Amino acid sequence: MRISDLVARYINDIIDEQDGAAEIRRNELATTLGCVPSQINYVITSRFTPEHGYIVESRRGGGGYIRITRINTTRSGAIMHIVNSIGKSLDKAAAEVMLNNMLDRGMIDSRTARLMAAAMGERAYADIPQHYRDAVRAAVFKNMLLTLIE
Amino acid sequence: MRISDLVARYINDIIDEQDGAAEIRRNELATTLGCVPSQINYVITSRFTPEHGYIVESRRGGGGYIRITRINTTRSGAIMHIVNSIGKSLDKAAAEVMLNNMLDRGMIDSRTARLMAAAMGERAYADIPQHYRDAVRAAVFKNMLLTLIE
DNA sequence: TTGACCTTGACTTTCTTTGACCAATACGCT
DNA sequence: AGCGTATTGGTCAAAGAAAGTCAAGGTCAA
Repeated sequence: MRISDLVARYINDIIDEQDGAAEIRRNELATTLGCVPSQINYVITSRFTPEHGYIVESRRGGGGYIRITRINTTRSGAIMHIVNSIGKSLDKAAAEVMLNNMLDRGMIDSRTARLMAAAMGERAYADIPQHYRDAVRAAVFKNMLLTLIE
Repeated sequence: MRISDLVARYINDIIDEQDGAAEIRRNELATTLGCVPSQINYVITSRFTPEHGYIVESRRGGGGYIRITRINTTRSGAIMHIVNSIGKSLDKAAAEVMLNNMLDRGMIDSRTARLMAAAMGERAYADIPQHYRDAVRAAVFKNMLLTLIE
């Protein structure tokens, strides 16, 4: 495994955990991952460019940092908003309204919409008691939505 | 026996073993088979072309590789096969094995795999009684798989 | 014997790793 | 405030590690 991939993955993990932005300290990270500090710069310039959808800010000196932000904010934010709007329960019709909405807003493509709709379909929940269905549906839907935040 | 045939057979064996894709390192393979590295390129360009049903990706530099993937012409058939192999119940681990398998075989992309895996996650089923979980999971999984048949 | 296919190696291109040196910032001391 | 120093991150070029290309020559069956 390449060191650069390790670094990239590490940074990505932090970004995922922290809602779209990672703030690292170059030397510390280099030490943690056992590489030379400039390796961090290499990874950033080769994989966290604006073309790849990131903005990078940094600061030198004491308390310096490198902050990498994913510029998916509109989409991610919108998805998070939807996730948060879903309570403990979700019926099939409501899920479909949301999916259509997302499709209209270009947040997902039609294949993804179809896939997710399939996971919401009545047939999938036919074998469990009524009162569980909408709760599971809500949980499945949220889980899926969260993977769309990339 | 020609060297090129050896190389081709070697690669094919790996593809067979690994469900449709082989990732090799050119120099290493050349050494193993006792040929010159560019021989590998020759074999790939003459026998693992798109016309022959393969996709080849590669990367130079440290940690480089060549990945050869057999195009699955009977994707729908393969999916149906999987659908039929799923019974009334499916646990998370089994679902993930299947998804990884499909990913390896190029039947789905990683985004789709992630999305489907999310719908299989334990968290989604935490609020319903144990004995229902794997049944719903199986049903959801099948429903989703069916949308992949186009 | 000739044309298609195979083999080889020199040279090129791309990506990664490392280290020496540079630049900015904070902090403490006068 | 001004200065010196410690603490960070930034740059760049060289070396290393793969894979790609190409052309020259070899082999073999029709």
